[in-house]
Amino acid sequence: MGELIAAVEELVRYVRRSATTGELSTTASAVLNRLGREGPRRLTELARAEHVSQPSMTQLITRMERDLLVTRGSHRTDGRGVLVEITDTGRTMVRQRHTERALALGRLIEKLSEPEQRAVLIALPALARVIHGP
Amino acid sequence: MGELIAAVEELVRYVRRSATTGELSTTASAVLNRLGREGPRRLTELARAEHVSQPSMTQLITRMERDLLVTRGSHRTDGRGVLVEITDTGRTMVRQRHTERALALGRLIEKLSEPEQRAVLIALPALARVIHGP
DNA sequence: TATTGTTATACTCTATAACTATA
DNA sequence: TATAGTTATAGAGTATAACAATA
Repeated sequence: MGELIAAVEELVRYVRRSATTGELSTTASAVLNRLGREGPRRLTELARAEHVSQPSMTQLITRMERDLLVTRGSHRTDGRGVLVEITDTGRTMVRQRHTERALALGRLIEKLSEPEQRAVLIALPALARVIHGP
Repeated sequence: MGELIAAVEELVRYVRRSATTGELSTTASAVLNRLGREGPRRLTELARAEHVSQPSMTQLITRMERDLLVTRGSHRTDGRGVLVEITDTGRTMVRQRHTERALALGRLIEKLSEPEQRAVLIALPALARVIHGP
């Protein structure tokens, strides 16, 4: 088990270093992916979904707006609300980072033996499933 | 490949949340593990090994010293040098965090089918090997 | 009164530049 | 002159508490 933990940590560090475009933080990256995938979202929704406080999300969105990755719009029916939307610049960055990660993981996988590659294709999706799943 | 990337990201986020004792940062945790494994090390060595700047390591060690996790000692032969050493408190924290991660990963793995478990035991060490590898 | 979002403040973690002390 | 380490300063990212505006 000790060896497995070490392996996971290696993998974590490797992945964290592989997507460098835009130098987005983990949370910023997750927010941008979410906005690209699900469309405009309220600030509070984003804070809850990414497990950060509302003020933290306010500040993150302020920085991301300054960097032209997202825009703040007003909510149609709730005067208190803010709708955060991804920009074209943001979409481009999401695509670039996705490509970078895919390349990095691809380079890793092609160094493995055939049986190891098959094991990876089974192991990683299975782990993701049980992390998410009930 | 898209699914694999998503899987790795799930795993990364899961692991990052699993070891909570002491609320150590990634770098602090890596430094503490290293000092426990390899014995006292110079500040510059630690900075290089963890890919952070020397001033960042100075500040991290200052905070860790304040929290009684490490001590600063002087180098025997080099008057400029500092030797950082883990304390008993630090060792205890390393053990606790290791146990937490092992439990978290164990809980995950026991939800997998037998073939999936075998795949994980092959895939993760293989990935770690090629990340490190030549 | 409850919710949404912002502002104020503080701490961690990171960096670069400038400095001190020793080799 | 080069290396080891610290200090000064700044910015990202996080939190809690206090606040304003709207529901």
